[in-house]
Amino acid sequence: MYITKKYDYDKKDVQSIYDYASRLVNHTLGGIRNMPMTLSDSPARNAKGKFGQFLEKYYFGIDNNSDSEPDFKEAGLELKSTAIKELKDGRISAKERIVLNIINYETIIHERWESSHLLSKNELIMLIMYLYEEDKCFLDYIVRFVALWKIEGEDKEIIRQDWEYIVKKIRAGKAHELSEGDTFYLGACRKGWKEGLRKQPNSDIKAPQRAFSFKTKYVNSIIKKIEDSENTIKDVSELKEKSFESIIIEKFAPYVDLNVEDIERELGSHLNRKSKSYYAMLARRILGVTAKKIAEFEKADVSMKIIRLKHNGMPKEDMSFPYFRYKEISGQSWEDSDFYYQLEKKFFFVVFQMGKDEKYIRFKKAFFWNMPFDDLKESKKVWLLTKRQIVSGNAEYLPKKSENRVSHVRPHARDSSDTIETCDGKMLVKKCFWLNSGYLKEQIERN
DNA sequence: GCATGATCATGC
DNA sequence: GCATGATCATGC
Repeated sequence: MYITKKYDYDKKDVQSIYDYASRLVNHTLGGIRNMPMTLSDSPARNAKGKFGQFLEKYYFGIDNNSDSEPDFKEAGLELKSTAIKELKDGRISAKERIVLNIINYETIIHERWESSHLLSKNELIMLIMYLYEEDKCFLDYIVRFVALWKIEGEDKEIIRQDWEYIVKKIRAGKAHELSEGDTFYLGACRKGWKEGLRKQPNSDIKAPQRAFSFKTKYVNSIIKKIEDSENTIKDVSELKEKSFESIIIEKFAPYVDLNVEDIERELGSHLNRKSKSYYAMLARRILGVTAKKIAEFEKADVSMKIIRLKHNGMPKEDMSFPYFRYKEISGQSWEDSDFYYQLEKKFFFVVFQMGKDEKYIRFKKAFFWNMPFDDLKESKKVWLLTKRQIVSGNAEYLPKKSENRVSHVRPHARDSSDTIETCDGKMLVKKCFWLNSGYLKEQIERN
């Protein structure tokens, strides 16, 4: 999918800049439509900082500068792009430190922390983190995170102390003795090699040029926090007064009866409508989650399910579960079966209503749901029948939708050749249990 | 390469 | 229009 560069954002407004930047997530610079590329900009080599320059100039339409003011000065926002890499175990880590402004030895000794250059330029940063891959052109790096980062709280205190330490050393005429090991989060890293040495106050010894930076380990902690915030439901802080359930439900309340376009507009999101996971993504966005999983639901073992109702109120589809293994079921009892475990869980149903024109879809309601005891007993019947058929070598003939009010069995495979062995050694297409659409309809109407 | 959630296709 | 079989899309 392409995204389009239109500069349709307000340079004075942090939220607007952030929304515009967010469109980059999961995209590459090369994949942006309307990106002008003149010969001189064409990426013959991956010169350092090329990604950042290109991003600023062509995506945001701001000139490269080395001002002491933030890139978006009216918004007080500094733009920083930085490389991250994927480790072998799948975790993400910073490729290198994030370099902030150059330290001017002559003037910094007169600064105070509160009004320092460092803070006024970098207090609020918009981080664009792209996945670095060796041998790839920078135009093909995939943007993984776009996040606002503010120097605040405990971090700010540690950074202040680091800053004071560095400045104290410079005041003492020891700029040439600065070392990254001196400090914790904020480092004074070497910057430039050929630029040579700079004069420093209170000493005749020349010192290598240095810049403030967020040290690599600190960048890693930033990444960790961004990852946590992406899969965590926003503002669950009122938990003391309200139940978890009601907080979640309230998140959805403003969107009742809104069609999905309007919901997206209000959320400021641009999801791919064609994706099969569109509605699940939309539901997560409503909760303020951009990651694939919702941390709170994972912990509480809640299973979120999307249901789309046809115009007549009938779910468009039955609800599937993971496929089962014939041989495994034959040796299990209902109580230790996967199906029982799945049905015992708490569900979170997010229901959308299709209009007569099926393109018109609005959010109807969301609710937590447990399968009622009597229906669990029905499911047990289906499961027992399934087991009996499998054990007796009739795995082809499992309970059909018409045979039970609650659930049935039917194929769930990649295609008809995606098979698995039955008890009598035959290969049969993978199947799973399904909840009947008619049963789901009842449950939705009841809640 | 496969599991999983979700959806499509077709015949009655 | 539904039941049933078949398949897609995504992420790990």
